[in-house]
Amino acid sequence: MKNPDYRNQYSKEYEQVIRQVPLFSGLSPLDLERVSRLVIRRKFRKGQLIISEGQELEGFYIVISGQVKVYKLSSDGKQQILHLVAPGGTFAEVAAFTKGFSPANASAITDSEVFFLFKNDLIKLIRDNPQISLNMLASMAQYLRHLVAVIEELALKDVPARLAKYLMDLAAGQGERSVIEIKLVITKKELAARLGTISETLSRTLNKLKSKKVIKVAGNRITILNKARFEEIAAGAKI
Amino acid sequence: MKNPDYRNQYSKEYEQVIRQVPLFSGLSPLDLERVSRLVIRRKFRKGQLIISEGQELEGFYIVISGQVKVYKLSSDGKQQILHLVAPGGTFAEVAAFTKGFSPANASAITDSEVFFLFKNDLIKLIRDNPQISLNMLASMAQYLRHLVAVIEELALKDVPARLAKYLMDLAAGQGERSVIEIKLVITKKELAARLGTISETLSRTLNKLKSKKVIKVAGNRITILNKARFEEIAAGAKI
DNA sequence: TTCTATTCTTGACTTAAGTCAAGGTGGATT
DNA sequence: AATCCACCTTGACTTAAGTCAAGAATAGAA
Repeated sequence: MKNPDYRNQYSKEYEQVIRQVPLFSGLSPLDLERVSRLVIRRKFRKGQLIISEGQELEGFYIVISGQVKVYKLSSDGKQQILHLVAPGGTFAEVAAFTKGFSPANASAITDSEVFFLFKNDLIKLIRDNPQISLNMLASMAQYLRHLVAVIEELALKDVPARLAKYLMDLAAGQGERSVIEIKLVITKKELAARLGTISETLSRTLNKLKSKKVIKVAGNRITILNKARFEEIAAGAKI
Repeated sequence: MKNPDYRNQYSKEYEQVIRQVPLFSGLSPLDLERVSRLVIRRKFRKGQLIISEGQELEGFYIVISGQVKVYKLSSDGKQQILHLVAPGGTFAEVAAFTKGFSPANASAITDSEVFFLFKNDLIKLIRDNPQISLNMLASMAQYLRHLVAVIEELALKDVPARLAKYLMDLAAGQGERSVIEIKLVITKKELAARLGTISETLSRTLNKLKSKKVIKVAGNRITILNKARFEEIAAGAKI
């Protein structure tokens, strides 16, 4: 991996991918090439651990394909997912800018491909190119917003509201129809962990919504039948 | 406030203050002066609202004196404090790097003095001086760590553990003694809101710890009598 | 296809924490 | 010193969500 020739061999292909990553948007072709020569490609199989909490990190990751979860574990094994990272997204940025250890675990939910960028290389990039630092700041600010939303959900909303909000966010990409079908790309157990609950409670909540004809559930496909009502529930209305 | 002469009048004094702010550490005297000419001083009285959720912001704040809380409110009025900002700390950084609205409220817990920096000025500073962007990234990464810790507490710890962890963090500045006295600078109602609970539950929890001789409570002064036990509780042990 | 192993669901029960209501305490203000 | 008001505490009760255990459904592997 440390052989520069090996990296160069792939740089053209990498450049095409890196061009798509929001973090590197607005960069000149020259800078894109520079970045693409610095990243290292790594592959992880479904379920494989990428980062474990407390580990010291030398850089951060960009997801190229697949799906990665960033999560905490409690002393008795309960899992809280902080972030589901899709292609184009980054994780472990925190490690790149503060000394110290990773605050969370990360693992591949599906077979995944990631790019790794060393923090020293990133810092050099930033020193030479303020645009990258502004992108990075915007990306971190976006992630901050996300974490604030997670805190709001955990502290101020009940499970039905969290579920409804999560599904509404997923549905947001699908336009303005009133009946919306959503396909979960994670297991219900993982969805429960993302919502700060357990699978039994999620199951019961889905059931309650189903019996009120607000949604329809068939395996991993959930159909929102009554969007208006669903929005009320996301905002805190009782089922 | 927009009269440059007015700003200049204070710049020497401001410079002394800004030198102390971690965000601006490592800057040259020239840059420190430049920053000090850009900030605007604002004062807020105890309880006064500084930012309200949804508001559009033109920049971010640095606390100079006093104490500021950043918090969310639920539809039925419950409050969750995200961040207590002490002098030298910043808030609303998110607004400086993403378009859109403030994700939370901020208000002064005590009479407070803050500096305000316009985002356009900050972006100019960053373009000219990568050190500021690295400081800013480090500051945001630090805040991310904090929010991750808050999520961990809310999702994976019970109220006694959250309380113990909070107090241990406060005590961290006080060296290695086994009996530590802590003076709360916020009300117990606010402490409850920070811990994601309500004052009744906090009251009962303090009582339980008191009756087990782990702590002593006298008004806003809490004494940790059994640090070892307290650490176990913070890590999840039952009281 | 059959077998196996997760994942998911359901029921009965427990529990931590919230709600509601009443009373106590202490600091600020006149 | 008396009054006020917000803060805090305590008790009785409710409730949302977790635990435990058993069975059903589903997806992967052989």
